[in-house]
Amino acid sequence: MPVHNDDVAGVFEKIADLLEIRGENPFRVRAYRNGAREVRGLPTELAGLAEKDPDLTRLPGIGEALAGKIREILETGTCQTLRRLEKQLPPDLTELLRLPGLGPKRVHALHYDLDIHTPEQLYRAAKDGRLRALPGFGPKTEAAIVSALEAHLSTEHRLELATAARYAEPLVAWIEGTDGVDRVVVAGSYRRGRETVGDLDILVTAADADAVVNRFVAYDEVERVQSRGSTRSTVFLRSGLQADLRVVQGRSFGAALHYFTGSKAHNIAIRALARARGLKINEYGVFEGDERLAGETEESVFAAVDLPFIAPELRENRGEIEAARNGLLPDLVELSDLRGDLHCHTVATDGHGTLEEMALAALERGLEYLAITEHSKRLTMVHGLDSRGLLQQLERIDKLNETQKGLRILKGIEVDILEDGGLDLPDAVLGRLDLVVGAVHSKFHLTRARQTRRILKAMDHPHFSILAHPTGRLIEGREPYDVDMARVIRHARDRGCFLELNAHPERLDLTDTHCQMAREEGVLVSINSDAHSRLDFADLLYGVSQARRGWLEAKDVLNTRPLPELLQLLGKTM
DNA sequence: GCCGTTTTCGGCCCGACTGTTTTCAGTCG
Repeated sequence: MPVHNDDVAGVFEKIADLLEIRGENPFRVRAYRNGAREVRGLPTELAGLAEKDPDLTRLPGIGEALAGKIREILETGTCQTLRRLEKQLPPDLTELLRLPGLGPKRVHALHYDLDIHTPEQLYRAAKDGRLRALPGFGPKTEAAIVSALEAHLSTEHRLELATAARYAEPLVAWIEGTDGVDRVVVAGSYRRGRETVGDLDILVTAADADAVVNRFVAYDEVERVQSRGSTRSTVFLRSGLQADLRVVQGRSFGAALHYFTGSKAHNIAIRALARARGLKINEYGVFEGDERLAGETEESVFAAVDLPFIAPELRENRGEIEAARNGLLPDLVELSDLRGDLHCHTVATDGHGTLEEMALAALERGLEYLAITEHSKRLTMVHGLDSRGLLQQLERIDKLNETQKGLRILKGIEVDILEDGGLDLPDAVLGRLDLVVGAVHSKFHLTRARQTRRILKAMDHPHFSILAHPTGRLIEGREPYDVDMARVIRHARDRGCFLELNAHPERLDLTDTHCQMAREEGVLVSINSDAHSRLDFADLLYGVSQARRGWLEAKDVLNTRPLPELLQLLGKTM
């Protein structure tokens, strides 16, 4: 059983939880959490990394002790430290930490004073009124625990970024309707463009904070007010989504925006830099003693620690601070850099727009080229095209290209990659296309070796251009198939073909770390909408967000190229 | 447990809100 980075991170997180409940040194706890985060964010599997470069202490946040444990976990799947802790404390105790209002201290008390270590035991104790006997527990805490357990609030739920946007935008508009409001910004992981969002962090500048808080809690969709102070408030919307509001004065906007955008790890690193300079950063500004030095803009906060502005998508403490210090920050790709879209469908298969409608929608978005890439015949349920159907469509495209000005329709296909790595249409037909997008739509559960071999073989095909949604994952829906992405990316480099970053909010496949790997190998990424209707081109925005999180510049993206250069890269000519 | 523009030892981000307290610990972001 291969050990993946997530497994290693999971062990570290468990150790951190158990140490925390035991009341151990909080900085030791943090060290394990930092280690877990570092490992989870690595672009390559530790197993391979450990072979190539045995000195794992080169990784930030990994010292001798954690490096040793990583090796132990890679070999055995667990480590002695965790086993020892699990002998001293019931391992399921950590589940209680997920409940709102329960932190390490209270879980410690529950375990040692009442011998409670499962949610079920906790529920019974709360119902029996035994909790309020503990110091620090009162009737409100007891009631909160009962309702949390009854509402199953313990299961963390994150929304896709695009879904979160549908809740955030009307709420922002509502807050903007308060008298005297200046700025309203959604910060947090939403602003960092993460693929999923756990809650909405809304930052407001206004002279009268009370008025903003009052209006916030009065929002139509607020189901429950969790907390409400003079400058901040937390509510739960009917959808279950948590929204946090924070109101500051205009002169603190930049400092507050930086603070509420996070990530937590990035903030801690920035504040440590400030400390080293004898400064203090909080959400109100940058201070030297009582003197306020900066804070009105984010730029001023970064400048206080001698750094240029760092884009929100990069703020994960994954090397962006060092890159900023050395003048090596990427000039991130923007939506307006995209000149075309190389993956979309029409009514000919499972799309909802005609060829003409999709072309018009692309033109209206300012695109210069659009590839029509229908499914191939193996996907019978969506009426995938056979050779004849495809050739008929090519004629229609030729005709449209004669009349349509300002947009070139490219002839493509989203051809199925068969189990043996072959493609689902004959060479003779594929050779007549401008590009061939290959995709896996079946046999997701092959072994890693077979799945990897299948995809590499497909890429060897002379007409292969782009690998669509390379891992097949659906966010919150389907795990990626087991494939060696490092090899796939290197193979794309060797074969001169490309990887798709599918912009559908449910896919966003490539991940940010895979984008970074592609960039490092010099493999161009194509940000494609996979549009099935004219409205879906709007998803390109989410693809660009993901690309930015993966440090991609316009030059790293295939479809930022002008048409002649694109055709050249695809091995075609005008 | 990690790390070095304060250091191989002694630090490690910072503040708001709640609930249970009579001045503050715990949790959260």
